Amino acid sequence: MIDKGTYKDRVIEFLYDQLRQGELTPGDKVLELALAKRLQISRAPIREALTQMVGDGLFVCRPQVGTFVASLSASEIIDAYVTRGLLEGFSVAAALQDFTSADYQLLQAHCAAMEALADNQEQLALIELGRDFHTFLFHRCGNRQLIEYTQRLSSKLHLLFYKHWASLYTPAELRSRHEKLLAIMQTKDAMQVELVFRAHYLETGQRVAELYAKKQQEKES
Amino acid sequence: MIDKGTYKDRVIEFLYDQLRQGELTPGDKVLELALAKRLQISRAPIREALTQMVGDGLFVCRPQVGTFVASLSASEIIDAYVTRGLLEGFSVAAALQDFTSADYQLLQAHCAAMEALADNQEQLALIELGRDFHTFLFHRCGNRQLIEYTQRLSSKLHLLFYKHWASLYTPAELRSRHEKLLAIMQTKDAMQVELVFRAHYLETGQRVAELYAKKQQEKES
DNA sequence: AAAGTGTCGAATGTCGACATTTGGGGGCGC
DNA sequence: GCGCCCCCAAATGTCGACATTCGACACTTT
Repeated sequence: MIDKGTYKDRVIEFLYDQLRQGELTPGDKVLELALAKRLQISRAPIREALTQMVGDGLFVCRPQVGTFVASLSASEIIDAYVTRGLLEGFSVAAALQDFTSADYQLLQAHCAAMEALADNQEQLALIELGRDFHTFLFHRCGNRQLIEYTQRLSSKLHLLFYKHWASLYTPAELRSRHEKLLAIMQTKDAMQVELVFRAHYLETGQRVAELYAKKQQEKES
Repeated sequence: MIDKGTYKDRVIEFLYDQLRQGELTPGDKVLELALAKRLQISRAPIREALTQMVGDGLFVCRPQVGTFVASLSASEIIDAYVTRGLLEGFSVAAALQDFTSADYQLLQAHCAAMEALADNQEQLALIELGRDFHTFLFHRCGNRQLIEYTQRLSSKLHLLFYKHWASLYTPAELRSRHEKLLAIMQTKDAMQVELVFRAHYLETGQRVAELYAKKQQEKES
């Protein structure tokens, strides 16, 4: 059998999938023994995977009680998105001189493709495209520390909230919002780039938090 | 026996101390079995502590080989400090309206105390004071996500490089640099605050990286 | 002598089991 | 009927041992 790395890594992949597929939702408890039986392995690699993902903020751990999928309050959601905007805005601003016109053409095409996919209700592909768009942007800067934090936060938000993304904006909004990012980048005004990216994520965070609060209310009723 | 939390937490504390006391320096390998025997516990809690600290960036893990104290290159050091400046600058700018004149008096006193301690060669106390100064600043903002990242990065830099801090600046420089931060805060100009904090940490990062490179050269010779 | 190869030791990754602690459910008292 | 307390099952934290893998050393080969 080809070795796809250690068991721990496979457990992490499995949990990622569980989150993506909605089989694990915020607040759920992760039963180590059940996971161990299901994956046919012992609890040791599972515990290591969980402690790593706790570090990523995807789970929270209450000692002697258990590990739960992170359940963010409305303000925490906004905080996370604001921080994401801070990090990505700075990343992009720092690499502003490195984006070529070819890059912009590529990114512009992404924006158009987003709108098309949104029109066709291809939500999964749409979300992947949005992810690619932003990943492409913040990976251009050479600051590894910054990229690492941005990547982790991006993952966290993706896994916890991507389900809601499709309903946040209309296809046209989706396109224009991202084209606005490209437009400001092309002015090469670093400070403005930062501010626009921050606003971009702040708005998304507010909408996600709002949607999330509504869903919580429905659950209770 | 009093229960200071789980074994894992105690291992983490122990490793923190090892780093602080210089008994673990960048590049060192952590032998799990040796640690287990020394702490009279099994390897399980030690492995969990290590995976958590790997998440904090204090250690790096090579599968099937071992866990090592993180050894940053010069550019990575600068990257980390730049990111720190970004995070703390934004934190402070976001909480700018919440700082009272009493706060400023307190912080001003800290600056004076720093200079005094530096004059008296009280390096440990000096470092703690500097830490308190910045912790006080970035904890004022209400953004938990931001505080978490800032705190973790602060810890990482503290444990890996605090040894060099005492030789970075003269006592007078130390004071004036921090007073400059306070001065710009009092203007309530959020954008300027961010920029000044970024410059503050960029310069420190450059000096640390320089010092660090020198030390590496000496080691090799 | 340098490069490649094979072997061995040691450290990691993983396992199954035990002890300890928590949270809930049932029973008792008010 | 409501609230408190005790007890127990279940899940976590921890342990010691085994299998597997990597790195170093010595040996062979050119």
